[in-house]
Amino acid sequence: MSLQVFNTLSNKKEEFVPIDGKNVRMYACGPTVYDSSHLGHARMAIVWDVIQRYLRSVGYNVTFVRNITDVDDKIINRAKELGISPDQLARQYTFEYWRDMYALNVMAPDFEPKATEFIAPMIQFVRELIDAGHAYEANGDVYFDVASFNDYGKLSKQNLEQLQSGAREQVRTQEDLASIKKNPVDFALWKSADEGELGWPSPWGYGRPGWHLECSTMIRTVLGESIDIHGGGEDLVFPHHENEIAQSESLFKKNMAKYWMHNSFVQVSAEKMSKSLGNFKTIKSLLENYSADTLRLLILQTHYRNPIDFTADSLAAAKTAVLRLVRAAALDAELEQNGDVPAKVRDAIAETEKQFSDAMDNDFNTAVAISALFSLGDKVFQTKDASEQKAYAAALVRLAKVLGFTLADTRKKIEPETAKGVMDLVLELRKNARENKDYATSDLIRKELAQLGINVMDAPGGATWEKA
RNA sequence: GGCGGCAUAGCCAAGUGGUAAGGCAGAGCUCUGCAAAAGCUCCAUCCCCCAGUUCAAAUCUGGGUGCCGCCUCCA
Repeated sequence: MSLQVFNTLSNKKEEFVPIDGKNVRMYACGPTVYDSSHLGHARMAIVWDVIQRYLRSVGYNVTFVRNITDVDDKIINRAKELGISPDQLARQYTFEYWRDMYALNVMAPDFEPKATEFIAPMIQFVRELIDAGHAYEANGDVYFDVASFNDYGKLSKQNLEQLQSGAREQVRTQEDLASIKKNPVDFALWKSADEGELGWPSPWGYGRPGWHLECSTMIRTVLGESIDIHGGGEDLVFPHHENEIAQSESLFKKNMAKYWMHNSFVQVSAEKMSKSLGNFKTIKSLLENYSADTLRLLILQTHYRNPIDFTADSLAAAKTAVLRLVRAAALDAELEQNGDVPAKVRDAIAETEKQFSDAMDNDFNTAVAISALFSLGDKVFQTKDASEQKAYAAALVRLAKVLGFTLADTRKKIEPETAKGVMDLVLELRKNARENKDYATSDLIRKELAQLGINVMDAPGGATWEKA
């Protein structure tokens, strides 16, 4: 079965055929770095991580670009609140984002452009749009002339009339803009800024680039005028991606992306998890109690285009489930392979691998792919023969890796608090031995502990210990 | 108002024309000094409701009901 992907543009699954043979160019809209990332951002990152991992695993040469938006009103406002500069704030949250991504075992993108590094190409892009008659300057701002682009609305399935009637309602709150723009749906390519505010000089005066512009510009610069996959969260369909299409396609006269893919949201109590609603769990806080694998399983057990309703129960369920996979996978490292793997085992593995790839080929059906992982886990424990167990466990690890699971065995890693409890217990047992005049045992305990690098010191008030 | 999506067991969640994957929770048994792990077995006559198409529908069509997202920053 060939790979099928759901294309937002056509609203149906299509066979995946890259523009350039085995080379796949993909771009995902990354974060605006003005605050900590939450589970919703983790979902987006993990979904795209899995997509690119799978494409690589089936032999594509993937170039994956994920940008960082570090110029934005939200950044500026937040920085003002905190009394620091916007670029300082952006850098701080960029670092935090990287830390979160690393902790989640999300692969680094091949390129990670930042908006601030693309000011000059963005200005150039705007200039070209003006020259081509698709944009106009007004009071130091530059707007995209939506009416000049016939395909406007093709991604979000809206037509211009509908948007205009909708836009008129909102325009009441921004009447100053209504007088400047030719059309209420026209969007800013360049926004003038006051001196002292974050901004750059441009042919139209001091100002900042519009949000949509950076992605069009980065894609053009880094990947080219037409790419294979462009994606992001479903809320980006309109207006963000629609506007990117308008910018890029009106200028280049070719499809910006062949496949548009959008992931659904994480909800809390059937409501969207978002920064504006304040009902979010940060990645950082979740990772304090749950492993990266647990969060990944929670996310990938739901198909990427369906919403996930986040609950404490589902998180706990994922944690238990991961533990089972970890136990099975651990046997890969623990066991030895003796001789050839029997044909029936090889066949069983091949069959499961086929189930896995069939599921992934079906628009990245990770939920079904994961069931293949559990099926391998079952086989590991159902088999008595160590060599066969090893073969199944190795297959499990291999497939799990395609989905980005580490299956890291942390079962023996104990926290300092727990270690302290264990030492208390050991010293209690030693104390009992001493009280029974069983000095052989008490001396043995002290000697063994010393070899482990722990010194036990008897004192009138009882024994204490410290790391040597 | 416009556009789009969702409704499957106690919970999470696949399936989208051929007779209900998987995970969690639960029950029984095996193993076992106890416990945990592991194994075996069981756990939706039925997929929001109604009507229709079909030999056959959770899956298609029409009509309801409920919920959600986008149209304004948002992954």
